[in-house]
Amino acid sequence: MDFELSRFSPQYIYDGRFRRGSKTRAVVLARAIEVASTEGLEGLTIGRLATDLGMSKGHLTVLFPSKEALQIATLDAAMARFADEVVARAERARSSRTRVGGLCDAWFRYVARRVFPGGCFLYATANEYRARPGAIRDRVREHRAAWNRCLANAIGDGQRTGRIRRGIDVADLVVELTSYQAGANLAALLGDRAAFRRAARATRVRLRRLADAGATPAIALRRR
Amino acid sequence: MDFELSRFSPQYIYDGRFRRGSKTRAVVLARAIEVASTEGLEGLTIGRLATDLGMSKGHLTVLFPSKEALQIATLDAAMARFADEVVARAERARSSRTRVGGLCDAWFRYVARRVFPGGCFLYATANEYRARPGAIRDRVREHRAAWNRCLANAIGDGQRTGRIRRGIDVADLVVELTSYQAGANLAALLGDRAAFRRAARATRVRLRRLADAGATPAIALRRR
DNA sequence: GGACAATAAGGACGTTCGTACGTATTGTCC
DNA sequence: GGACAATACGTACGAACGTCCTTATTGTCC
Repeated sequence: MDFELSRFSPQYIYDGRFRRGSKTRAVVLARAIEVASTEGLEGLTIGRLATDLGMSKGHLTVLFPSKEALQIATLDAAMARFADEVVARAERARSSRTRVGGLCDAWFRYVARRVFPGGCFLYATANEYRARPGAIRDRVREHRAAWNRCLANAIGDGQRTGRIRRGIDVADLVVELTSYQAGANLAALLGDRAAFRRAARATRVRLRRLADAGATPAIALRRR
Repeated sequence: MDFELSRFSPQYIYDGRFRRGSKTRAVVLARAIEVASTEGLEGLTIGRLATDLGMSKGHLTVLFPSKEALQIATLDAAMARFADEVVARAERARSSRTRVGGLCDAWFRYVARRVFPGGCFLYATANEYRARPGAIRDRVREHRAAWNRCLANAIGDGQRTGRIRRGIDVADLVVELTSYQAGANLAALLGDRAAFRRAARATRVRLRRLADAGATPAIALRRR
């Protein structure tokens, strides 16, 4: 899969260090994702998590040595889910004419489906830690960079196969697409469905125009 | 000024109710904005605010009856500042050929200047409360709606004066512009200056295209 | 089967949270 | 100038925070 950070999933980080695989950690993280999605990684508390799961608070500090470790593990687990629900799905579906279009489609569906109750986990945490230096912010930036690279690679593929015009600036396009996502995520969660649909449409229009004007897509060649 | 919510500033809300005008409240809110900009309105605590300002904690609870009241007052104060630093400045500068262009220019400068250390206060709080129902979220939505309307009105003006093509969907354009802002805000705060510049450029390109293709701008008429 | 480490629970720690209460002091209006 | 309300401080409260410690129990490897 073209989303490198998924191998940094908590299963990799933690379970590689211990002999006995931990389903408990997975259970904890599943709940942690649920909470952090709406309350933020900072709103995630060990005490609440313990009572929610009927666990002792002390045990949680053993599973995750510090709160920051828990937060990063939660972020990683959520992004592993992201890789499944967006990148892998787009790869399977192949609904769109271009790979980047499929990725964007999958992203909008992932938000509409409310895979996470608080919308896109990446945009949520990116906003939460945008101005708070530290390990979590660094990690968020890595995930963000991975998603940007994922889109850029897909665009590059389209250019190689001739479905996307070669002249365009890939980085510009990535910024535009991720901006529509940032706007759409906010709109969806604030209950502005119209704005969400408009952002999704703007994405499709933007990508279609790239193909029509100057590119030599397979479908156009066939029609001649 | 074309930004209706500025009259809901804390001066209006609080000082209208009391005989003695409170400069102390203004001092408190100035610091509260500073803190909440990076830590979030939820990260704002009365205890920290009191020690920062050399005040008693008890007194703060008199100035603002509850924490939520303090949070909303802080949001309103920040948005009053937003009205000054973006809307009013754009009105004075008249740098761009269209009013909406001036507003967007002013917005990008406002983020680049770091009027608030945590970037645009509106996008920050909108993201923070996107999934937390309550009075604060309702307030955020009002401010967001005001900003959207402000942009929409400016676009409408451009259409009336012939500087912006009449055929375009105003709501679509507003979504695109605010999306670029959401993306740019995130990029700027995460240290991705290139992405910030690209979003600013995308905004200008988008607006220029609207004028060139089909509109009959004054400058074009003069050249004939 | 003995050694060892992960799993699990529970309690105590010092701190900070938001709120409430009591008591002065200050400023303004009649 | 007396009444009243806003201003200001200090203390105390219960709850929740993250962390640390001790104590069993369970599972796995040599």
